Amino acid sequence: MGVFSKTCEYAMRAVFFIAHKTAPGGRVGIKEIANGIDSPEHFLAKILQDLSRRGIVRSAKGPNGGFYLDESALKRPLSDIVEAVDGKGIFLGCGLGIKQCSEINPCPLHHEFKAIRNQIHHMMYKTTIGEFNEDLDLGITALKK
Amino acid sequence: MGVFSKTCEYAMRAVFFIAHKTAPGGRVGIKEIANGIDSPEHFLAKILQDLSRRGIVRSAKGPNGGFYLDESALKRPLSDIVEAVDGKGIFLGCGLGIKQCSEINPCPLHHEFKAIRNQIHHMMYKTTIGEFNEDLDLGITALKK
DNA sequence: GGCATAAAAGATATAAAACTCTTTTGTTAT
DNA sequence: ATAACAAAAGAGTTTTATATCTTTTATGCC
Repeated sequence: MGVFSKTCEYAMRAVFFIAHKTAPGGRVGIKEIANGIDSPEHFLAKILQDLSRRGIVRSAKGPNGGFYLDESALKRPLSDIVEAVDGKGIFLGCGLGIKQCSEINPCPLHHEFKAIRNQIHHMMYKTTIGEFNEDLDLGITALKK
Repeated sequence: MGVFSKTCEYAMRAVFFIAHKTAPGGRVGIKEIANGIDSPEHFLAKILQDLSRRGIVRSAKGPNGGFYLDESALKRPLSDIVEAVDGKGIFLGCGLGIKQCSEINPCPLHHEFKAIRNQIHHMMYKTTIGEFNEDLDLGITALKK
């Protein structure tokens, strides 16, 4: 398994995809998203329902409905998605899984891990949801094979 | 969930504990290890069986038996444990979970993630199993609450 | 209003990870 | 040899993550 849960990976890819597809306005349906990021449709639906409840994506039912983002969402940091799905654990937890690990009661890897956690957090925090649209447009980056 | 699986967290803590407890020689039993790192005994037994098969720890049955390390194990990098338990995925996989993500077909986070993966790998590779014995002795670091 | 569309919600299924219990095998000491 | 010890191995169970299917609700269009 990777750094994030599968759910979180799908979530990030889906939000990137929505940002990309609806950049000019409009909405994009669950089928197109699932296909565009190569994820199971119904499972992704659940994930997006959750992100919608948490205000990270927006949705509209009915004809011409689908998912989209509001202006401010494009400027949000990626860490908002990670925290919504996987929680803050990845940015805060002990590398050895010790609950009471802290500055005053550190595990052997505490300081080394802190540096890594901080780097992950910093990277996810400085990166915004909308900043990859251009590269995706140009085909420089991809969200599936 | 953290960066590593629970299995891997227990494995690392257990190996640290064995290194620490058997530093002067001798062996340490599964009950004492499980207690010392606050992990479920039978589950840890399975993990150590596996580490033993892979040559990371050694074991002896019967009276005065238990787990121990050979000399060379103390100089091994921590990454050996991680790879044995969780595989190399954590050091190599795509942050967004895209199978075909690579230098020539990168995901949006590819380059940022590469830096992080490399840092994790570097940290785990430069760190040896035996290097924390002194701090554990002095009570500066801990393997459970 | 009635119909088509599309997400939300609910219920269920499958797989993997985490954990437990019991039996077997090998070792040591008497 | 046999009794006690301790890990190895085998066979579960429970929990969590992942995935699927069905029904309901909201919306737009005619």
